[in-house]
Amino acid sequence: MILLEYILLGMLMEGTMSGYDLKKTIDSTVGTFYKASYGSLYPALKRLADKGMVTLTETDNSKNKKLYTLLPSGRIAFLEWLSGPMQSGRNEQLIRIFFFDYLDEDLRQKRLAEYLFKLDQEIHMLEAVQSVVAGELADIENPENYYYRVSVLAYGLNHFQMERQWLRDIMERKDLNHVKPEN
Amino acid sequence: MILLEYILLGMLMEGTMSGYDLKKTIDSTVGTFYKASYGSLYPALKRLADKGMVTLTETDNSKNKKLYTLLPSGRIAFLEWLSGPMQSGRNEQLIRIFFFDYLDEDLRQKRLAEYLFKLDQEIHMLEAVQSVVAGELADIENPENYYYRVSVLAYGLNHFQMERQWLRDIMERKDLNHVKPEN
DNA sequence: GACTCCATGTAATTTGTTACATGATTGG
DNA sequence: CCAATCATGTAACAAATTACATGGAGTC
Repeated sequence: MILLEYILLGMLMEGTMSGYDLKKTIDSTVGTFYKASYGSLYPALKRLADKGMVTLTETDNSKNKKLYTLLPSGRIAFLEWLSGPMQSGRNEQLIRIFFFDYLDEDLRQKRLAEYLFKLDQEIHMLEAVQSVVAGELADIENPENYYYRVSVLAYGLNHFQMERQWLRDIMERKDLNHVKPEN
Repeated sequence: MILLEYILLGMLMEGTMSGYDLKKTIDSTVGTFYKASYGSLYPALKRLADKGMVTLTETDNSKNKKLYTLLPSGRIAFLEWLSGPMQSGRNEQLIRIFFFDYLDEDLRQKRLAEYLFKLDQEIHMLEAVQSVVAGELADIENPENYYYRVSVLAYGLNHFQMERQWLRDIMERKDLNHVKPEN
């Protein structure tokens, strides 16, 4: 089971969809972190069907459109993946959080706390690196020749700090609607 | 020529290194955005050697250590890649900026401005999506059941805004050393 | 009639990961 | 002497991208 398969199962939790619609849904939700091409999506759907996790219904309205529906086995596999500990790649965590509305509050808070812990570790590591680099730069004659190298370190730190703040906000279930629909 | 090959050439701009040291250097600099495993690194170095972009020198100090040195052809290929327009994957941009100390100021500002433009576009798109979603949420009975889905949208926006601020800072060549080595 | 969107899929090629295999050197 | 780090590489496997191939439906 690869990540895409879990994403497909998760999207099908909302209801029956075609492969085409699944791609559009993925693009418009987690598209910023995850790209799904048809070349990977259709084979993944086929694998899920082979495993008995989804059924496909051929619609007879003159197109060869196929609708995919989640089966109990697929639902179980999805929820098991969703409940698992924070461990895998960065993007996978984000995608899992996207589906956290399906997870109960206890486990949710536990997983988010684990993530926060990991983030703190990474921030401390990067701060240590930055500290070392700052020391090295002080010793050389032309530190301005390393401006962009150093800036990329700063980028990493900014990124993790942003992520940390965001995590803290959602752990408190803060209101995210600072956005007013333009009038 | 794949991304890793350009990264290797770029790292060799600083001087001769072994494959092992190249991996360590990559991990400790652009490691946050790019992972290089030996299974991809050594074959990449071999390809670069076959293309005549690097030479390998066997050191005879009783190890089978090999040192790689950048050749003029490799330097040209690297600088050409570095000069190219902003187009490819997100991470590739960041890695290029890491090497921007090797680019002249005119081209540098041009590329950074292109990147900023692209970022603004993405921010506008995400804001539009968020606006649509906010409207949809207002119409449904239980909007709190979509909290995490919405939070991931907010994450994307936060990310791009952070990136935008960072870009503006380095375009002005602001001082990035807000960091004091701990005392 | 042309263009865009809907809709599905395959195949070649490229690419990367993982595990394996080997062995020297250094520091405690 | 034992563990960690240095050091290089291959092979099997898994995976994704890209291009290709096809065709219906709606709309300007």
